Amino acid sequence: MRIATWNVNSVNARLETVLKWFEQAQPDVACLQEIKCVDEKFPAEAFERLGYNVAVHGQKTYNGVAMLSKTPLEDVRKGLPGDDGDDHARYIEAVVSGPNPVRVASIYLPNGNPIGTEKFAYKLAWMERLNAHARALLALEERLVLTGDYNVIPEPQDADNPAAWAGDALFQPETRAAFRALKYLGLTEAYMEVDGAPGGYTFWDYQAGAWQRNHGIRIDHALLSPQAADRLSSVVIHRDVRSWEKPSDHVPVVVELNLDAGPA
DNA sequence: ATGGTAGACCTTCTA
Repeated sequence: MRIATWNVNSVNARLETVLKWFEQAQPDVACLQEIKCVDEKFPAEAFERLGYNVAVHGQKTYNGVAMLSKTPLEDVRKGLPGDDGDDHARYIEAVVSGPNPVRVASIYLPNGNPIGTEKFAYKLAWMERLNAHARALLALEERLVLTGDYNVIPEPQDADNPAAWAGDALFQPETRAAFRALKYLGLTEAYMEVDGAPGGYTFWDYQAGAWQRNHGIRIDHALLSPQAADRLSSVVIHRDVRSWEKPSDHVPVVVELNLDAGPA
């Protein structure tokens, strides 16, 4: 089962590019972030034509997440628990049905810039809520994949020029510690497990020729429960998509699980 | 040291 994550930076502005990638990569499940539209404006029919079931948690102008799956999505949860006053659409979770079901979440973690403001406090609070929810999900002992745009540079080798990110919310000690705390719950970071090579970036800014100079960072991640990590076979960053016409500033990351390998 | 781009949408905000 191929499970993709991709921050598309507006699904409607990017639709042609996104559909082209879907036809090439044929993901079984795809988690999209920054769809930048309300549910009614999500181009569901275009994905349904490709054989996908659609679940959307949208928002006007900003944020918005979606999940697409070849098999029906069950037990859909919209919004991260823990703060009823949080109206950002940054989390959607569902069980991908089938003989070997997998619970999957599409995550758009707050950016948090600039540091020292309420935006950074919101980021850290959101990460604490994600930690609490992940704890609850891990107690289910299911195959679980928490994937998306984490807006976290975990380690210096995950940036082309770490010094340039020293004052950025994505690379603050508190941010990195909160990401490690998630992993300490018992989640496995897929990329580090099967590749882990420095320079595996997933984002290049639109500005200042970041792509041309390979000024990238690795901020799109997949965290796996033990039951899912046990089935992990590959992680592929679709780097070339950044060189396509009218690209997103993020590229897709695809995690493959071998669900038919034996008793689970 | 600064500014550079992209998207939604109404004018500036977010990233």
